[in-house]
Amino acid sequence: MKKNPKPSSKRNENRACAEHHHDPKPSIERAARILKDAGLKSTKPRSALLEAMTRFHAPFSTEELFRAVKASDLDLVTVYRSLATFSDLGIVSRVDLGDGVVRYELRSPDGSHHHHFVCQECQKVEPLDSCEIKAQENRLRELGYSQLSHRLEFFGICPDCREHSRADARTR
Amino acid sequence: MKKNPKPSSKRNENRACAEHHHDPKPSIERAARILKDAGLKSTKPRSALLEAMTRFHAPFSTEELFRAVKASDLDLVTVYRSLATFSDLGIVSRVDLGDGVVRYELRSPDGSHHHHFVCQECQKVEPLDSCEIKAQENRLRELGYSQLSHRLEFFGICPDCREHSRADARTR
DNA sequence: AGAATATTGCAAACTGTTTGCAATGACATC
DNA sequence: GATGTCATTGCAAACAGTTTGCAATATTCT
Repeated sequence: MKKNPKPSSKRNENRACAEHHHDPKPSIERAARILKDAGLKSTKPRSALLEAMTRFHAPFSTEELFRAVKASDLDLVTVYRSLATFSDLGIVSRVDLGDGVVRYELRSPDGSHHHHFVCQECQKVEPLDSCEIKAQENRLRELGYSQLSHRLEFFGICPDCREHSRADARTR
Repeated sequence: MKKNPKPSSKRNENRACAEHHHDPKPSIERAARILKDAGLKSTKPRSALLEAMTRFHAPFSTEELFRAVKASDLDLVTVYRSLATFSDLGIVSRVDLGDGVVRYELRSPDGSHHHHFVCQECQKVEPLDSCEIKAQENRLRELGYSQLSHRLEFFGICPDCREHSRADARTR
């Protein structure tokens, strides 16, 4: 799988969505409770991973998370296993951006659900609020389909990149 | 990556979408023209692959396509390379169902675009007509986002499976 | 038919992910 | 606070899917 330019986290100020720079603590506490309730242990590696995850403001890959906790010196295998566990417990959810890379995202305590906009130039990923797909789901429901869920991602060029390429064109 | 039950092609009669049991020929002819226009060659392996693709009525994986042409005795590598070429030329498009398996689908000559419903019980995949996401896209466009596209898949339990599980419950 | 070049097959490399197993660490109980 | 139990970790190795290098082959054009 090809490596793309750069995940660029600068300027991740979500123009397409209301801000949610959530406080790390609730997420971590929630996770701890969930682990405990499931009879699982709260270990140093897991805490380090949870802490690191709160520092991401966009979906991250296993590899990225691994690099983010490198100081704590865990094995990559542990990251894989922890993410699998967290995912099963609903602490994180898988985000599929269609480039073949598996990414995750810390789920917000209220269980709300959102989609993303991915800039195909700078690779920035922004959360979007709401999804007006209910109509489509309702239609399927009327046809007898049940337990519906969906997965949606938008792609395109973000306003920043559009502006930059204009500037480039002028000075070229 | 775990293997799921069975791709089940039986009963793929698209209740959620108008039928389109397209005639194979136009697709193959279109592909031949596109290849030629791109200065590429029309070879026996490519023809075999194109022919095999028309027999699928749901997105297929590289592996599945490989098995479907096994008689023609091509190398799996050729299937990978051909699909990459076809995808670049717009002869097929990648379909992402979120289970980590890369799938493709022969694009219809009119370039129309659709999404899918995936039954999480029998794994059946059905095309859906239309997508009412234009509103969301328009909103992004007003915010300065451009060259928008999206990717959407629905998941759930199809009417058949729902019916079967009811029957199961009664006789159990 | 012949030249130019795209395409194929085969083997081997790679990447991302998973598994087996022994050593370690967390938590509850005494 | 020591002890027993069981989840968790690290390491090495296996694996699956996909990609690459290269020589042999096939296609297309003249």
